[in-house]
Amino acid sequence: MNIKDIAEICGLSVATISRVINNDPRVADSTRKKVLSVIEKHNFMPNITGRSLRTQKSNKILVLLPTMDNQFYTSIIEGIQDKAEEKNYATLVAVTNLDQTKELKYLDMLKMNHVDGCISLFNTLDPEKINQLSSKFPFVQCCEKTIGADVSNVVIDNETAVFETTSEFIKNGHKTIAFISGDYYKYSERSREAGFRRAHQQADMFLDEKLIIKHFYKYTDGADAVKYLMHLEKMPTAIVCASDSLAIGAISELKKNDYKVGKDIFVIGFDNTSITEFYNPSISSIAQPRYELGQEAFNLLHQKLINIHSTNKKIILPYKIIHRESTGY
Amino acid sequence: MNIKDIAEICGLSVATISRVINNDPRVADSTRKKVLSVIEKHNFMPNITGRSLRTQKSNKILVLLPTMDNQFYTSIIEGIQDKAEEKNYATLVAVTNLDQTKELKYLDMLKMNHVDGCISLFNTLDPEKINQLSSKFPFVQCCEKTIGADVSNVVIDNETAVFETTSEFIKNGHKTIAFISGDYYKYSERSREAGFRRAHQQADMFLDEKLIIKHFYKYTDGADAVKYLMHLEKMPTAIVCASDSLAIGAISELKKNDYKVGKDIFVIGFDNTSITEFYNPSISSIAQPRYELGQEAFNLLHQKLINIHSTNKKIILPYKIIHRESTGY
DNA sequence: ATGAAAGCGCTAACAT
DNA sequence: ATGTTAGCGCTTTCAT
Repeated sequence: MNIKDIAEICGLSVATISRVINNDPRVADSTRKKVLSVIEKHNFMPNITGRSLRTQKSNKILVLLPTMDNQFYTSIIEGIQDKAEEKNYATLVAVTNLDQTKELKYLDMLKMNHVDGCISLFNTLDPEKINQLSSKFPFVQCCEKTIGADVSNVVIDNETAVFETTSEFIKNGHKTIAFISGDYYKYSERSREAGFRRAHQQADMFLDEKLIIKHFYKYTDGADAVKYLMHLEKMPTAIVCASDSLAIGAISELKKNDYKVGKDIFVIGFDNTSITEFYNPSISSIAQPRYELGQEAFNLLHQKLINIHSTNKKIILPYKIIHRESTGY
Repeated sequence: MNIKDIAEICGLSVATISRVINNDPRVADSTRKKVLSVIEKHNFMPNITGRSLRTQKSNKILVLLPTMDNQFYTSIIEGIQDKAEEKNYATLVAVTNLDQTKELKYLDMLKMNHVDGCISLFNTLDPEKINQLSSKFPFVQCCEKTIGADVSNVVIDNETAVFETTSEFIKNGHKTIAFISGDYYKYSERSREAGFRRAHQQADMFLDEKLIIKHFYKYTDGADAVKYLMHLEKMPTAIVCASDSLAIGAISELKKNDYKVGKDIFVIGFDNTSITEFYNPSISSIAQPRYELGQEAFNLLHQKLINIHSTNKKIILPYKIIHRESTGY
């Protein structure tokens, strides 16, 4: 059942049917009614592939997601999807699992016009590739940006977030503070580490490099980091974690070793995922405005969708430090 | 830059270029080499929309995901994706957020041949619609199936899993056992509840209906359930939860009220997500073979991809009850 | 207001 | 081994 069949049934040309489908006003009301009833009766749906081939548009966007294994992304994607829906775009998610081959394969969908645009929540492409891609195709970055690339993006000020958090700890008398992070999402990790270092510099406080531990974001990585820290000469009294999962792993291990988290030692996570309130102790965390990040990302993309040559915008949204039991509240 | 341009540059017909692209052996080696070098040089990529329109195939499959807000789905999708990749299919994920309008919109992609097949991790369509859809398009269900529909699917034996778990509790002397569940994923929830009831029947144990609490799967739902249970005349000594999130919410609330979980009261979750090992106490859980569920789902889909009229298969994979501190281990 | 026809980029049947 | 050509389903320009 295609547009031609409908045309035959109606005794009209395909052009007229197409006009009806696309709400073209140049169709007689009576004709429109008849066509619509036939379409209805036969459950006809225009073939989107044919349409895409002709219009060079798909009305779909692609979200490049590094991993499903993180609650953090949930509301970002909701934000994207809600805004996209407003503009009549369907949102498709591709999970890359930090595998560049997969990234490239999915980005081909963009290059081949199978989707009209792409929002990357993380990718491993180098700046030149990113610049090249985004100059030709609507492409924006959200939360993670490529350092050195000139692309529309929306992030929070990761550096200042950790600077402020660490400075707070220092002000409250902590002399030995650890920083646990992954070693993959270059932009956010480096910014956060930089904030951690700057807080020490500004306070004229010596920073032992052993206190900076970088692996990955599994619970075990947080636990392993604590095991390592416990072997140091001076056990830290505060730990800044680059994710809530690391904080959970760390706290879990600390409790096993009878540390009183929130008393003997303070721990803060990152992203303020919902588990933080239900862990024991409840976990302090640096919150990102996830839903808004998603919304803004789509807004940026939409500008590129309308005009690929529109200027690249960089948006910074506010973060929020939320204290709970794990930092003594 | 399209196939025609390449043909012109090479001084060949588009047919020959197409043959090279598709590894058709009927091309002279020298010609193939020349064409490949030109393709390489110009970074040519065949337009997949044109190809799809012609072949009526997209080499893409769609995964219908009810929510991103659940670690449970992570490895299922990995399983799907890995198997799909083997067969040269790209995997796209669509998040429906339990919204039927969205489900239908994404399923249109299937009907319009924009994807070749679909694996549903949950949907709200009624049996007739599902039967109709799956008779025409490759469509299988994974983890959640539609009761009354005849579609290929792969699940675990939810009924027996909870029956066995509950029976264990009863055997160990528990007289008052609660069951906390959501009230949305009809198939799994009803099966689990049925298993809970059957365990009572088989043990000739009275079951107070107040002990069955059904809301949703947020942490708060687990906490709320416990608040309610604490008001009952007889506080249960064991709680079977239909998800790990409910177990976490429940345990969190129990601890707030000074219950010793794993001693005063036993709690078991469902799905064995990774947090269970890092919560305090560690949480017992009923494990589903998530990665294998995903793999089998794709296998089932692939049979339909090859032959839409192949018989519908129903696969049941084994579950595993894993005891940790929350049930006294 | 409606129709005819071209063409989006590709593949495949048929021809040479 | 290579080319010619039709056509996948649709939109849109140009005619009527």
